[in-house]
Amino acid sequence: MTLQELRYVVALADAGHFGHAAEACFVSQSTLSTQIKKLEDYLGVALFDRSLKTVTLTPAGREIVDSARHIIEEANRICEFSKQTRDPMVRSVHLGVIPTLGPYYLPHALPLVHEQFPKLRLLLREEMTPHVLAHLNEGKLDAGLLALPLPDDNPAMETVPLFSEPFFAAVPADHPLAAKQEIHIDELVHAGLFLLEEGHCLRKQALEACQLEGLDNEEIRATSLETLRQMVGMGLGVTLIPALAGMQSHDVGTRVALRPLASPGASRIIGLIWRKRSPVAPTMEALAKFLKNKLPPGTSEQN
Amino acid sequence: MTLQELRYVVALADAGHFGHAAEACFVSQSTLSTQIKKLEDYLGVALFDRSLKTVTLTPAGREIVDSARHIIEEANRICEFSKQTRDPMVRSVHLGVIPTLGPYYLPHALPLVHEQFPKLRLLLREEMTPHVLAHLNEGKLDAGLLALPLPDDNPAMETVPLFSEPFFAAVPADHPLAAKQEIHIDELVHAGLFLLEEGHCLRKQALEACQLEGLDNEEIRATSLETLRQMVGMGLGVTLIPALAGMQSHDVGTRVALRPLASPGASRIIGLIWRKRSPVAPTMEALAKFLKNKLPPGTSEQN
DNA sequence: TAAAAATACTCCATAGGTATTTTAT
DNA sequence: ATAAAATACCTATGGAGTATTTTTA
Repeated sequence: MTLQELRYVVALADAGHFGHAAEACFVSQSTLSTQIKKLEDYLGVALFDRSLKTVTLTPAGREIVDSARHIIEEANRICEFSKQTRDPMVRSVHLGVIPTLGPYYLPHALPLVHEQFPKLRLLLREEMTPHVLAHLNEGKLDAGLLALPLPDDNPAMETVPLFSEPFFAAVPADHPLAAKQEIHIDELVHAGLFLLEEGHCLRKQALEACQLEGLDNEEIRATSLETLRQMVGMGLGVTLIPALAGMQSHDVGTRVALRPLASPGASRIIGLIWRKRSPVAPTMEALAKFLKNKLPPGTSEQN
Repeated sequence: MTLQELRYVVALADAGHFGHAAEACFVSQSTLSTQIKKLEDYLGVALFDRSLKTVTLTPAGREIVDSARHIIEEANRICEFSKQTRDPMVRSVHLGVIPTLGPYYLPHALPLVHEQFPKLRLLLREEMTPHVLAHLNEGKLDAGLLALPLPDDNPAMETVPLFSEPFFAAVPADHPLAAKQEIHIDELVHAGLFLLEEGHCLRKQALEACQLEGLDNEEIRATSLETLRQMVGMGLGVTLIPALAGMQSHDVGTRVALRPLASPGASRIIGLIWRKRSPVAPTMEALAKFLKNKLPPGTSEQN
């Protein structure tokens, strides 16, 4: 039994005439005749009564045409649905975002994305890098927005850098360092540098970016960038803050001063990641390309 | 899009594994792979996510597999229904029967038919020959049970004789003719032969069977065999009655005597008729064959 | 005679097979 | 190294065509 055969049967039931039905199906009369007969033979049931002036359905044929109509209707629904889904930018994407980036980058990025791809539903989830990677592997996430490079280079994953985000020194507003135009790493270390707790990739990135291997003050750590900033404001020490998070603190508090670092290239790379052969791949490629062209202020492009 | 492709998609959705799904469909893994891919290309939508350990449905795939399941279910219903309908003796047949035969033959035939073909539903309709033929042509009847030969020899119709039904003379019990073993036609005519009214084929058949061309007493006619018999019983004249109708009168009334006719072959042929290429043809052929082997008493076979 | 459906015959697209390569574990 | 899926290539079935015959009105 074929979908096509069923279409022919329905057409013939509607037309009551082999020639007209064939025309409606854009095939020759002979093709229609043959296919109808084939289906009748296959089913072992006469569907049409050809002995009357006009070709008529048998009682059995009536039943079967009813079913055939449902089938064809449902098949058309599949085609219709597919046509709507065909655009890679019309779909949902479960996106994991690291906490040191999401609150600062997404307010910039999401409106632009929504304007460009209105049918793209980004279902966001704020998670630290290892969880993003694990959930990606499990299929609980479709893609991740995080800092590169990643610890283990998974060949099944596609990673695309979006931009480079420099680190800034964050010092108390009344601290002597706040008077300088730019600050050296060792000045920060002397002033009591502390960072986020383990687990946040930001910690490692900051250390690497400044070519440090570790810190003395292992006791003082914060659990979020906001806490970190609060602690600096209270004069507990100094820290490194990524540019995007820093931008926002201008408005919020004046008790913390942000200064560029003297050391060049003290920055982290922000990128997208997804499973190479995942169905979201086309979506993510387009999204990455778009985002690379919409750098948030304070960042620079990265290939 | 093919039914087979949809079956493969459903199988793969269930198995989550190309090899296992292929096995379940009794095809090679390569065939399944190719066909799935073909459907995905046709729809322009990825149905499966092959980037995870176990092959998983995409959101779009889930929707489409749902529809595919319905389609396959309905297709199976068609096959199932056909399997039940395949037997030509499992169906309804609209059968037209002439009034001078139905009440006398069917009580004999129907129980036998029902015993042999329990699933055969004979939907009976008592009509005179011209109406049976007209309704056959219009498709309102599937077949007819009537007397042969027919006035116009329609080549689209198949007619099969079942048996030959002799005519009997019916005379009042106290009539002189009742004393004879068998009666000659001319004796009957002299005694005042009258018949059924026009419209009933029986009239013409009786005249032909007795090689008569007409009757004098055009005023006296009956509208049914029962009336006819009543009229004979009242001494209004004599008549011809077909054997099967006569058999029953033995029990009913004793005021009418039945006697065989001297003229040989004074009989009518009872047969079945249906449209040659109608779907009931196989049913009717089998039915005719069966009935020819179950002659009612008082009749003889006829080829 | 004309029109409709069935049939005969041909062609080529493709479902399905085997063998192999690529990819992931 | 193993297993799974994709790919390459081949074959044969059968869908669709044209031309013709059969059948019915």
